[in-house]
Amino acid sequence: MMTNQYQPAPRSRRERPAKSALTRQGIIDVGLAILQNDGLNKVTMRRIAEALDTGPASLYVYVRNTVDLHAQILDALLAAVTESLPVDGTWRDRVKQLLKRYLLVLFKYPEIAQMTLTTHLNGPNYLALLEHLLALLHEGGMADHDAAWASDLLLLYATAVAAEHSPRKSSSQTADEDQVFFATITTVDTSKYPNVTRLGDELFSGSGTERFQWAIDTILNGALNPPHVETEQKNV
Amino acid sequence: MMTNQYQPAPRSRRERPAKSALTRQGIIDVGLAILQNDGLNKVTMRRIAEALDTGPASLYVYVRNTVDLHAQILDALLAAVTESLPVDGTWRDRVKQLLKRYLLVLFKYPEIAQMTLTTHLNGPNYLALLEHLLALLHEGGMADHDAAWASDLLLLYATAVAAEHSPRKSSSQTADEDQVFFATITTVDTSKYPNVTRLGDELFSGSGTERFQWAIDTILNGALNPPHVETEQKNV
DNA sequence: ACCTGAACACCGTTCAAGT
DNA sequence: ACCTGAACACCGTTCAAGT
Repeated sequence: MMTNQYQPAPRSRRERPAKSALTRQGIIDVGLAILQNDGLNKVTMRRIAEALDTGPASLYVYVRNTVDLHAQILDALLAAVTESLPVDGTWRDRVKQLLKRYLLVLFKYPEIAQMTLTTHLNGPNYLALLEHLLALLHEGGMADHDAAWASDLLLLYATAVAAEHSPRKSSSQTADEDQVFFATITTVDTSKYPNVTRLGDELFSGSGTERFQWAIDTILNGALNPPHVETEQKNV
Repeated sequence: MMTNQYQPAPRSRRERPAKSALTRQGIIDVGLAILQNDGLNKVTMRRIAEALDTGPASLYVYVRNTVDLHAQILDALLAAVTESLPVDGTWRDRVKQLLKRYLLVLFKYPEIAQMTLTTHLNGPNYLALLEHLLALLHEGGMADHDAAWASDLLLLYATAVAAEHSPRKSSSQTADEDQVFFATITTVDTSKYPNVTRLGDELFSGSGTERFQWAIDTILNGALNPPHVETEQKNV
């Protein structure tokens, strides 16, 4: 989407809007463009090499393998998460906003969310996100130990939600699957699965946003509640 | 590698212990065997067809596509989760045991965990797991609405933990990545990321089991705490 | 209905050879 | 050091033709 080396005399624009050079940044730029147009599984060595007017072998100077390629692209995407965050509202609201921001980026490129779970993020953008989150939990009075683990849980949850909503390969029946599951749940053997039957409607209640907020509140409240050790199960 | 038409006189057993027929079940059996030996990304149409002494095109009678193939294999794996569950202990302990069981299956075939996030499970084994979990939450006195949403959150969390620990492609540096992240965290710009620096050690404290239990307790306590609506942020 | 061979349109990665 | 052509060893899926 953008040139790195120089602008090639703006005489007659090519159809291809921007040209990328055979550099690490150029490879990532081309990869991002392909990701937006054709999805992650088209972000291949061969496709990128073709866009760069070379053979796939040439990319291996800048990229270890396909996994590494995708990881570098993900890191570039994460830059948008912590840009110009709002500073007003309660800490709790800002936690939700921060995580919603993160979620939105992953939703925009849903196939990337899956990768996020298995690729360990350690780029500056991920660190900035973590920093903001920890600061907010601290502001909310959460103990350090709990805040550290809660931040992990919250980010893992948000990532999982995004991954869950990502299409497994191409497009097709994402909504269909939900309906199939709902149909299964409501048709299920009542005597065999009494609780599933009884809670059938509740399992599907609420909007995505409502459930997201519920989950965050639940985690925050749990982590703010000091006696969350196993000693208080006596109320059963 | 083996014949489909007839058994060649049971004189001397072949090395390959069992033979699979060209049926839905035979395909899944072969798929499971390949999964255990060579990992998920070797569970390909071509490999299965080869093991079944036919061409890849023949599989498309029983399997819609590769995604469907993998989903059916996953469903078969999930059978082990709800077999002969223990019935003693507090409801809280049994929740943990149940989820640990689920986690163990996903850990055993880690590449499958990723799939679990994006493929909607609706097989009988997943329903049985859900049923057990809902019954335990009910036993623990959790309100129906909260129990429904909490079960979702708990299962999503467990799945995400498993997916997180799955190698992204082949094997190699899973532990390395953690060390790289730890190195990054502890080397990070203190003034830019004060909270990350301050909590650096806490972010990596505890064993996997401890963190798993902490997370479950946190979620359970949060969901058992009725006033988890946004109205109680006033304590800031 | 089920099965197949053959083809189409792709992949990642390596390597010897060039510059 | 970087770049390349060519090759190796694979993929998923479709389709016309067979049984």
